[in-house]
Amino acid sequence: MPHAPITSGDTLRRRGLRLTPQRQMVLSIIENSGEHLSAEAICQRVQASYPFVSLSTVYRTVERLKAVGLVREVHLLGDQRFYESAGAGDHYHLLCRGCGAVLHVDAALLAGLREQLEHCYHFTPLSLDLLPPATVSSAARVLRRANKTQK
Amino acid sequence: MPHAPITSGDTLRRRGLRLTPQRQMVLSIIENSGEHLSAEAICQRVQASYPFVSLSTVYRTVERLKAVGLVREVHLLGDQRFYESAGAGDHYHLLCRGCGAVLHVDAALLAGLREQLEHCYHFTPLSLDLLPPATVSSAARVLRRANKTQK
DNA sequence: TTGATTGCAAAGCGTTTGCAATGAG
DNA sequence: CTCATTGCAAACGCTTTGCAATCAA
Repeated sequence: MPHAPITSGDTLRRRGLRLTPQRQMVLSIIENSGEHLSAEAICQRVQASYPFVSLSTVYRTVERLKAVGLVREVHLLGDQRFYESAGAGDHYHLLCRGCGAVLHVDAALLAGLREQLEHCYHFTPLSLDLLPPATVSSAARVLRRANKTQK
Repeated sequence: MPHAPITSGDTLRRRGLRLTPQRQMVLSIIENSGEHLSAEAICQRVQASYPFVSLSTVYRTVERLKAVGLVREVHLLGDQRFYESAGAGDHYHLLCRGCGAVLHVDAALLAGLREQLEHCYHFTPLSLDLLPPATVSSAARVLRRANKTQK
């Protein structure tokens, strides 16, 4: 057990999850990365200090962490899923489809819109598509390949 | 050539695309369905009146139709891609993650938000994530299975 | 001890692609 | 005739799953 995970064991145990090193490491990586990580990325980062993790475990783990509210799943560009700490506070993602950059916007800015939607449509938005997605999937493919080759 | 496609051949020819029955049918199906269709769904509907279409042709065709601006790709629930006519006018999608229902909202309602984002962040939004996606992927899986079994 | 968790390898799903055959121009 | 387009089957990338081994409690 090389690095001691930063997240306290209680955080996991308190939510009814057994305390395995894999779980602690996965959670720790997600919580200490300010960014959005793919399952692959999580797996690699965990393995860097604790090699005994498989990709399937990462998938199963993020699923459980999502279920207990410690982690959020984010759909950014394309079909791949990304994960971030649920403790990061309410914010929205501004994603540049050209270069893949992600900005965070405070929730306050969109409070007005939420009210309008709720008022006019009785609808509480979770996610909404704001314009014709032009070349999303091709951009995503380009990005994916770029990520592949650069490592 | 069973059913005459509603879309005029010129629409395609004018954009530099060869006029094949497959293409006409795919476009016709998309334009005459008010809803969002998956590649699978498009393929099935086309085959209902014109059996000589393969799924790969549907994928290649929607890609081209997107490229020439006749069709939009929409990311709704989960990882599957859906397609709608680009002639449907500017609108946004309100998606119920519980039941999969989709509402259309006129673009005007969100004009203010776009201005704000552009002003505060120099950002022109195409798509944005409005809240922790809770159980998106599991809901998507449920829906996908429901679609499978119902046919 | 016992059931939750893991790793592996295989399967699954939607999408893409190589290639030879077809058909629009 | 010529090159775009097609169908098929295989490949792909990400995610899920079955199963036996392991390990937290």
